[in-house]
Amino acid sequence: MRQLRAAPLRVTAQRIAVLRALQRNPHIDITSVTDIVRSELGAVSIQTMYDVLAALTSAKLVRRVRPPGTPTLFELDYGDAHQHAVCRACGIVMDLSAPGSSHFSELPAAPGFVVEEVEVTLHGLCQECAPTSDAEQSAH
Amino acid sequence: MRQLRAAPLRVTAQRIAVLRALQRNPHIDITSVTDIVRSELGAVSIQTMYDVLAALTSAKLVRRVRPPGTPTLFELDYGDAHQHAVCRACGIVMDLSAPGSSHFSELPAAPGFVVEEVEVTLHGLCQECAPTSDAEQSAH
DNA sequence: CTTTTTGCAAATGATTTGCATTAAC
DNA sequence: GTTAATGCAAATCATTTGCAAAAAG
Repeated sequence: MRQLRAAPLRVTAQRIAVLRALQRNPHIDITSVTDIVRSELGAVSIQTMYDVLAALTSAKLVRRVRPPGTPTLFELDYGDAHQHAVCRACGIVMDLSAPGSSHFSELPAAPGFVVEEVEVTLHGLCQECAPTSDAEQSAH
Repeated sequence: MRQLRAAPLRVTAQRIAVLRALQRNPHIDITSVTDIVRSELGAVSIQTMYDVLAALTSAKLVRRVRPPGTPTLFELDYGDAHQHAVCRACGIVMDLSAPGSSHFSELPAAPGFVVEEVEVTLHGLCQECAPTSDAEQSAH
């Protein structure tokens, strides 16, 4: 896995499995990662999942997301701006296509603050949970 | 306390003390809230602090902030947009004056997503921790 | 006096630490 | 072979739950 070699991190089955799990599941918590990895590799310890995710996070291959009220979620870090929509009803986290991270470079930071990353999170209701969406009137 | 009556929540010494603590400390975790309240009121249980903060959060008087790597922080909710700058070195959280929350209403949410709140967080280094700021060259 | 809030104990869940074993390089 | 990663146990920290006692309205 070139991403691991480039980090540089040792290439292990666990790390590959974690990256694959995150490729297929955009935003999952550590329990889900562990379940998926176990279904692929057999027994792995939860501590190893913490370790793997910490290593991948330090290497900027993975990013932590912490919406209120849920455990930490993990996602692949493609180097783009963090832009998420979080549903307050079902907790689902969706990525936004990020056309205008340039919008935010104009943001007035505190004096002297060096901005490295901008994170934008929309809170609200997803299509499934929004009561007034008439496209959903029947489905719910 | 009018804010509590308007909520409507019962006015208790603990709730007043928590609100006062948050007035004076823009972003603190529950341990710090507890310490401050105890210095004012004497013994209060940590569970009461959880309960008080949950009640105030539901009543929209207080808001939770969860920067990565730290326990949940609390701040007074003035009804304005969430805009924070978080220092990755020292963890300090600063409020940004929010002139352009209008910028974000144009953001493309996922289809059908009903946006209720927009949260913008800048990650980077604060003035104290930024190495290259020449205003800081001597102070550090 | 009725209902809400607090205090406490205990359970649960998330995360970290330390060290021996194993695997990658 | 060396060094880094994993597995495991135990500790720690954050948070929730349930119920009895106390306080607010």
